[in-house]
Amino acid sequence: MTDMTEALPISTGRRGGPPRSEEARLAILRATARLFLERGFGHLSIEGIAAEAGVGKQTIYRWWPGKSDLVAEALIEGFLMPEHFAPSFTGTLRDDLASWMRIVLDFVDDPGHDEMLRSLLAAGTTNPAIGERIRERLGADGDLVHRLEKGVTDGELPPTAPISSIIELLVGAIVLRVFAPSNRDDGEAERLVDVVLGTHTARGQ
Amino acid sequence: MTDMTEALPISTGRRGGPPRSEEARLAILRATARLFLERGFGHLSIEGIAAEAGVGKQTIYRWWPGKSDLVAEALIEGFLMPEHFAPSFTGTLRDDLASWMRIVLDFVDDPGHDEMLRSLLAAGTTNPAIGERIRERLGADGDLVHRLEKGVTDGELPPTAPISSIIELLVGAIVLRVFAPSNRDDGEAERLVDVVLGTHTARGQ
Amino acid sequence: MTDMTEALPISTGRRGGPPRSEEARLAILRATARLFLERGFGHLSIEGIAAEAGVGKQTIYRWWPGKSDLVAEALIEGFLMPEHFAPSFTGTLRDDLASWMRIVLDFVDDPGHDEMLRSLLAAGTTNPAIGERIRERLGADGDLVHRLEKGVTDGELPPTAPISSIIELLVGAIVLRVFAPSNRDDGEAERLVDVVLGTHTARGQ
Amino acid sequence: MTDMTEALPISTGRRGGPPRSEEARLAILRATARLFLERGFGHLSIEGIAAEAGVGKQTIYRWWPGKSDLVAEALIEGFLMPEHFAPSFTGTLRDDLASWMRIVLDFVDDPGHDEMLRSLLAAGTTNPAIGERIRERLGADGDLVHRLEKGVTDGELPPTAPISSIIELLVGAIVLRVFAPSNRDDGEAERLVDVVLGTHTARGQ
DNA sequence: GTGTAACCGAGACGGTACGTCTAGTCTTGTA
DNA sequence: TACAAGACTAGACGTACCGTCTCGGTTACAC
Repeated sequence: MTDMTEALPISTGRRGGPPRSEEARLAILRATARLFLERGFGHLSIEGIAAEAGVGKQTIYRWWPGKSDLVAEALIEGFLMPEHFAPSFTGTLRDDLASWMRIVLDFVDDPGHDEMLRSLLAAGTTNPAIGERIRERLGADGDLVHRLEKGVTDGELPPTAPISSIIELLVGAIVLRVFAPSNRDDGEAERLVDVVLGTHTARGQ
Repeated sequence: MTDMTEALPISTGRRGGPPRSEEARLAILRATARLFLERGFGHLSIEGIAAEAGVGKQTIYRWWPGKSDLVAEALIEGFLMPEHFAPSFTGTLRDDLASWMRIVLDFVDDPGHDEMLRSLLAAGTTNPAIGERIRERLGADGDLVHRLEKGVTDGELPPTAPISSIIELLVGAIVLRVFAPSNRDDGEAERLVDVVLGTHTARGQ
Repeated sequence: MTDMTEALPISTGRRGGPPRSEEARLAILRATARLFLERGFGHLSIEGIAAEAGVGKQTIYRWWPGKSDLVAEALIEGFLMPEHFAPSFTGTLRDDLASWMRIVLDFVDDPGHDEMLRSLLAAGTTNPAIGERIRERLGADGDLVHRLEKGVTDGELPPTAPISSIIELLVGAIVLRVFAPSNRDDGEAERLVDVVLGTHTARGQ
Repeated sequence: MTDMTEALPISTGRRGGPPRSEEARLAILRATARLFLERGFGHLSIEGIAAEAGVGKQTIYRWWPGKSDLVAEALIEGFLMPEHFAPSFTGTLRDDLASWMRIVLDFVDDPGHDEMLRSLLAAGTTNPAIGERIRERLGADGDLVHRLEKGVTDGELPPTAPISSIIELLVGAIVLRVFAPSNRDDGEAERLVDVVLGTHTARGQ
């Protein structure tokens, strides 16, 4: 049917028909973000997104399997929680980590973010990509690892320190705080960091 | 909350008519548990529960505000996750905590529990009572505190140790593991405990 | 489950729950009629009927299998084509039949009825009840038979006259006229009647 | 319709580009016929036809206004109901007509044809061309007229006989039979013919 | 030859409606 | 009054098609 002798565009996605509309894609993600922030994941509906975006429902179903995938992509594209938290490399390990933790906890404890974060968690129970994206936004996958590794080379942490476990504990404490809000006093960020670094005994707590 | 004085003939909380049917209540909770475990929180419906329990929908709406409350009560009554995890008091703090953590992590990592736990998390994002109940089941509210306090009196932990923060970190790591499964190698339980106790440097990790 | 020893309310339709709402039923049929007349059978939608009637879609699907059944019932209830055509018994058979036919043909040929009648035919291809109802409205099932039988007793028709075939031919000609409009000159009604009565040769056509 | 004057350089029907693909046209009509016979007019879809024919939807919309037109053309091309019924000219008018009617009624009463004929009727309520085509297939436009005219010249019918009305009645009875199936006994064909020819009294009915 | 115009298959688009499912409320009859 | 049953309005679900538009590619005629 088609000429086999020429260059053969190896594995081109083109299969006939017009290309996917980027305009529609962005309108959908924007609508998703807007409604998610406004009403939460539980009251998010494909129907509502389609209407808000001025798009047919099929255009959504054509490209996304379900609403949690929409949320995941909106998150990736930065329509949801554009913040990115990274520890600084300017002070001691303990101080850099503590100030990072303080910023994250301030964000998480902000009542204005509560609904959104709980909704994100709800969406995440369905879609692993959302969990990954949240970790990434918290800096847990890159910057945090780097900072801790620098702590090792700087001699602030023993070479045997289980870096990923430390991160797991810190991120876990953050997520738990969204899931089941606990004590919110001012020193909590430092306290958590001190526990995982073993520096609390040295301090006058 | 209702009627503390008994036997008051006039204007009591008792308002005439038959008392609440315990039979119906239990049938509803049992049906909730069965459908929750079978299909997950996302596919749980009041309609389905009523049908499964052989009960009118109104009987459910009369006593519970929403489905997450049903799940919370089913959890409390032990129809869901009857397990209760408590650390032992028989060895060193580090060992008691590590074996507790190992048992919890084994439970959490069991693929057969994954759906249920994620569903529980999803339900928890809506209803704080569920989060509290999960903490309680993990022993985080009582036994764990006691074990750590004993660690202080035993001199295994300094008096200044921030017990609640330590628990926050451990429980957080557990919840995070449900939310976003990470590395599942065998030493993780010990490693996490060692980090929060500051005992990891002493060990040959 | 239920006590089999007592009176047993033999086959009572009542199975608990409120009785069917007559109000909703009539609102639905009225809406069906209105939209049918306005837009025709092809553009009739359950969704539109529900909206027009101020009713949930499920209430329609609960009681009617499809839209042609709605149309059939609207027809039965007289919301559609309330006219009823019956031949008179006052003149000769030929004259009574001819004037009946003239009235029917005038109705059928009225451009204002064309859409409705074609739509009725379309609905009838799906649902036999509609065809029956149309025959009934044309008087084909009762009055016409009676008039022809009177023709036999009056000696205007031989006792062997195949009455039902005569009616079949007349009704067929009417239906065909809706389906595929043909010549509409003034004498057609008489001509058709004369043919089936064998009276045309006697006339100066 | 196209190009009346030849050789006109400007504003000819030909406007450049390849001629219409006969292959595509036939594939479409064949697919239309297949799906029409398989699923009926109500479940016929342009989308389905395009897929079945291996053709783009636009190729259909380019040449046909709607699906009833596709059905009409499929009917014309003989993909649907290829039968053609014509009365013979070999016996008396009454016998030729009766045997024609018997054949037509056998065809119409065949349960295997019922769905198709009702679908054809449904399509016909939308598109007059279909009605015309059905008449033509029944022989109602040509052969039947000729046979009746021969009956006049043979003296079997008076010169005043309203031939088109007779045909109207016969065809009407046939169509009515599809629309609302009635008695199907064996003598019906003869009886109908006898009524319109006025020959029934002469017979021992 | 090289445009230009219309053809073709493919399929994305904004929509409408489908028939199903569930939410939460209301209305029966029975105990 | 609680209960089982179930009808009610409301509206989201995911699917099927509608008719239009847009690709990339392919003919045919006109220059």
